[in-house]
Amino acid sequence: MVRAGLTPERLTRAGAELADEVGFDQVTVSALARRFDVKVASLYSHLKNSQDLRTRIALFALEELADRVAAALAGRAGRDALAAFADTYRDYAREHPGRYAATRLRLDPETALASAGVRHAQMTRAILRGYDLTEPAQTHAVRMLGSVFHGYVSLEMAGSFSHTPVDTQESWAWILDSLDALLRSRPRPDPHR
Amino acid sequence: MVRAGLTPERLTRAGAELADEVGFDQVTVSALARRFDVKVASLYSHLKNSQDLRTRIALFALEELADRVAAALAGRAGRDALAAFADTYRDYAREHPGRYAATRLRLDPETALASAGVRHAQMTRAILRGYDLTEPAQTHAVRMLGSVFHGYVSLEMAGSFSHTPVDTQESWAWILDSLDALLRSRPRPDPHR
DNA sequence: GGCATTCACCTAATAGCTTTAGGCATTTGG
DNA sequence: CCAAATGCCTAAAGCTATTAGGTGAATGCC
Repeated sequence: MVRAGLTPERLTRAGAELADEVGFDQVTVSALARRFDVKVASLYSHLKNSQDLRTRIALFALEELADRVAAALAGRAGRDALAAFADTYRDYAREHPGRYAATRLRLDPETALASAGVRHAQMTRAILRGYDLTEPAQTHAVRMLGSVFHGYVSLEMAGSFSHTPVDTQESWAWILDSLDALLRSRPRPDPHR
Repeated sequence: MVRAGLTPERLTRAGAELADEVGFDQVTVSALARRFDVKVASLYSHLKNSQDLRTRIALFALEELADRVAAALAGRAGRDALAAFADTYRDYAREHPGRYAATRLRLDPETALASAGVRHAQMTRAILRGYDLTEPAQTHAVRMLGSVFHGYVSLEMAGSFSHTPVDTQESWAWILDSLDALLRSRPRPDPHR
């Protein structure tokens, strides 16, 4: 009996690839077993269960994306940093749709705290360092940036923009310009609401 | 044999309620049958299959949300309209998380064209009428607004904002103010990229 | 009113995914 | 070199999806 050499790590990686090929929600323990040419039950020595697999893929993708963002951000500030951050996100989603979808998996609080999600938040804040915002505006801005980037990528992936002939690359650039202008405009006062 | 009185409409509505209770991806033909105290196979006279059920729920939710947005938008313009639109979206997601998730279901192009998604796009454009943008900026702005609103709602629902003590209502208002200011700032030139 | 048809729901059966229990063979380490 | 640990397997139960074919109730036509 030739051993397949299964490990949680290899399974996670293969799961990520599978996610990119068939979609994150089609990632199944069975499909993964097939891919290793191994019986389904064998995977349960390495994975707690199906949810565990999905969580591992999510954590893996969060790490990978955080690494890319960190690399892209190195040595940049201001609009440059903003664009680098945003483009990295978008490119990752296009290149690895399944993994990107995985990063949206809802993690339980402790897992989330131990995940690279924390780095993502830190890096988003780091971008704003170039814009001179004070709390709580900085937090508002972090949330806005996260919303725009995630929202755009997610709508673009879902094909929501394909009904209008305007180039999505152009819209992306326009949006980045807008955000940059907005953030540069001033340390804005609190809303009057 | 007492008939349960199943119809596609009742099933869809019950499916939407089920989605709000257990999450859209937990909506299953079996669970729905249980809810009507009927055997699973019976539903297949009214639904093509599981995907059909999900699609119907998505279309239902899109209609419902579009109706609410239309009502909220009536007689408003400018920042008022912007806030009405955004708040309706956000409130709907909070009130009906499962249905909101359903609106994100990827529809095939023809179904999408026949759906209330079209009204959503039209209404987003209508908001911008108060801001004097010309094409292609208007399309860029439509995409940005869609991204921010969807992104914010989706991140907020996922709990991504709950790690920071800043009130999400405050961030929401700040973001609306920012978008309003941005759109009012001018018919912006095309990006230089 | 009686009969045929349609309709609404049912039973039965197949197939796939998930998960647990228990078994045998291979590897490892004292 | 033998014992324990490890890696993968078979078996089995439970749930979901889906199809085929049956039965009784409601409907419509003469």
